Amino acid sequence: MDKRRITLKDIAKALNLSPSTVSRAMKNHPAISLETRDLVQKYAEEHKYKPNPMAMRLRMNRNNVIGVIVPEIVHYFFSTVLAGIQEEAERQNYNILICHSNENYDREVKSIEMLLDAGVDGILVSQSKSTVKYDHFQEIIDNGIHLVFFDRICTGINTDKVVVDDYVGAFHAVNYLIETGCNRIVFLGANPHLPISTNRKMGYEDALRNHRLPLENEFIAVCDTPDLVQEVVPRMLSRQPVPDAFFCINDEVAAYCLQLIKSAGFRVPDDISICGFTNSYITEVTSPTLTSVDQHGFEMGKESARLLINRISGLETKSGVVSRVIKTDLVVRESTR
Amino acid sequence: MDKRRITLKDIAKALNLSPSTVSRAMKNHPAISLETRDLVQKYAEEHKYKPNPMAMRLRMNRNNVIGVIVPEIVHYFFSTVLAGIQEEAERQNYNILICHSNENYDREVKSIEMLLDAGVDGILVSQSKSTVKYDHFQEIIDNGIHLVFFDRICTGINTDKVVVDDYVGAFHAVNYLIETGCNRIVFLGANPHLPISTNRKMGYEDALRNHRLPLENEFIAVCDTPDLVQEVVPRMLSRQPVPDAFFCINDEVAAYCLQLIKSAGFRVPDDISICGFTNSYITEVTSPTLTSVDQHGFEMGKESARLLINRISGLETKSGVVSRVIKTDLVVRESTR
DNA sequence: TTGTTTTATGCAATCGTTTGCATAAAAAAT
DNA sequence: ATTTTTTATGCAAACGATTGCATAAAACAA
Repeated sequence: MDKRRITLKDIAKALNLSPSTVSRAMKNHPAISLETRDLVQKYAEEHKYKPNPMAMRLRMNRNNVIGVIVPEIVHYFFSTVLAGIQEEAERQNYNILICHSNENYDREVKSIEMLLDAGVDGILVSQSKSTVKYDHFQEIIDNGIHLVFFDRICTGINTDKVVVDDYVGAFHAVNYLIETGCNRIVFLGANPHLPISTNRKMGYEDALRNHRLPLENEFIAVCDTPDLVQEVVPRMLSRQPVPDAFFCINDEVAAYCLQLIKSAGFRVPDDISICGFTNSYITEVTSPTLTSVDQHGFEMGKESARLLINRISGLETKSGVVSRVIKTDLVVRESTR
Repeated sequence: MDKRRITLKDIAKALNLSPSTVSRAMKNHPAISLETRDLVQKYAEEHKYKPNPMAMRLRMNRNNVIGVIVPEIVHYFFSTVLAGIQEEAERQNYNILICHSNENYDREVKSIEMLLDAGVDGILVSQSKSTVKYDHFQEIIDNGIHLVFFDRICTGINTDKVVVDDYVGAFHAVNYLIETGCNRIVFLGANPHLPISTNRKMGYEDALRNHRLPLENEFIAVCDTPDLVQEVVPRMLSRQPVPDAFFCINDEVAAYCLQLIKSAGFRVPDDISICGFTNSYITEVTSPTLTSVDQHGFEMGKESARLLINRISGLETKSGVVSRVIKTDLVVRESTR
């Protein structure tokens, strides 16, 4: 074992050829005679020649690696996106380097430094909740590295992005809630500087307006973690009249919300409907099961990777910003009427 | 923008020095005068010199990359392990390349090829359920690349591994079930060629034996997916007397099991107790919440990465197989009495 | 002054590929 | 037989960094 991998030079020496000839023979260069070509390729095959990736990358100044930064890895939506990125990257012979910011600005900055140091050809980012400065993103662009945002895009930087149709997704979901008889609908959102949150809020508000329902500020709250649910939801439930629906920023919030509402003595969906966002696997294991908006994370991952790789390879030539939108689908389950 | 990164040669030219001097100055080589050293370092700092990673890797024949193959990415346990691997790798300045086999042998083989082609320094594998041939693993070793298995280890290959204490975890869990009054306990396991399954089964059996309870083959089944739950669990419930506990191979199975049992009219835990394995976040959102065995995936990831990197760097010198065991913890929730 | 040691620097090879250009040999045209 | 064209191959530089060895310049000793 530990037999060192054979190199081009080794083949050249063994066959009494020059490395250049061997190199060309391997890539079917027309100037090489069929005879030599076959000889070289047969030898290479037999000795399991594999080009040295490091040498290749140095020569080509192309790493065939893209970096990905997600807020968290252990997270249904993001891991789904990662799977999509992986699939597309693999198809196009790229490898991916994955970092997670843990929703932390400093880690995000460090991750970007790491990826740049590693020599990635491009970076995909879904920004952390706590990020409000954007120099580190600009740094990527200044280094001549392509940058594509996905889902949690950064409005402060002008670059390609792939987003979910948050507005329409929210609009449809809230519409559905209204049409099934709800009219005091709570929106549990996230930090307002994240477009995913404000866009959904707009969808929510427009759906209400469309049905001439009042917009009440008391029905809107930042509540995107289990902890916040414990704090916010009881407050909502103590209002008179009690809300009759909760539209939540993600499935986890919806699930905890559901628990709390049930243990407060309300029936779901008879008294209160609940709708989540993402359509993760927890929607199937709660009782009642959760209605949710499917974000098609896998598609988003594939699309983001495709866009980035097209930029790298020069296939995507648009000089301005390319913006892709992934459709959503409302998946109705038992937590809504 | 797109200012090409500055190189050693650039610095050399600008300062009228040779590349070798600059290289040495950067690494504080003693043979370089303080004057020159400071001059170079200052210039490098100002012009944000970053060594070219490809050149470095070629020279050093060290990629500082480890490959990871998991059966699935969108999976609580595996994504937790990945997070652990990431943390340790980052700490030691390694990058990770992630592949998923999708529980498919062919993809596993291809993933390994890809990783070898990418020039990784080592590989971490949790094998797919369908893998029964091991040549591709041997191939890794034959190429002189370090290999560490984690969780789903491969008994056919003699190499380092990190596992969870499946036997003890199962033993304690079943013990707990018995001590809380259950004595007709079903074991829903996985494919018997996976040690994680057989080890847990042994723990299950020994716990029963310890309490002089009968081992019944009818209470043991391969049932590790939601689909199989639909098929297997009704069969179990139709037996007389009805089982009074289900010990499941993972939380997903436990959650679907719970649903089915509830809708069959049994009360959980009063009539039937349920215990899962992994302690994923779905344990908190079912009702009742799920008792489960925590596998400490993050720890396992860190430990696996640490072991692999120590092998690569030569820090771990043991000539035989190194085997690490991660402890488990039973987390009691509402689905058991 | 000459010889020896110390100090600081540069040369050139190396890692494994790729590629522009030169060139030898063979084939075709004159 | 000579020139031109074609065909097949090799040389050498390049990618960006590292490192053994040689060496120029300075410092010291005799």
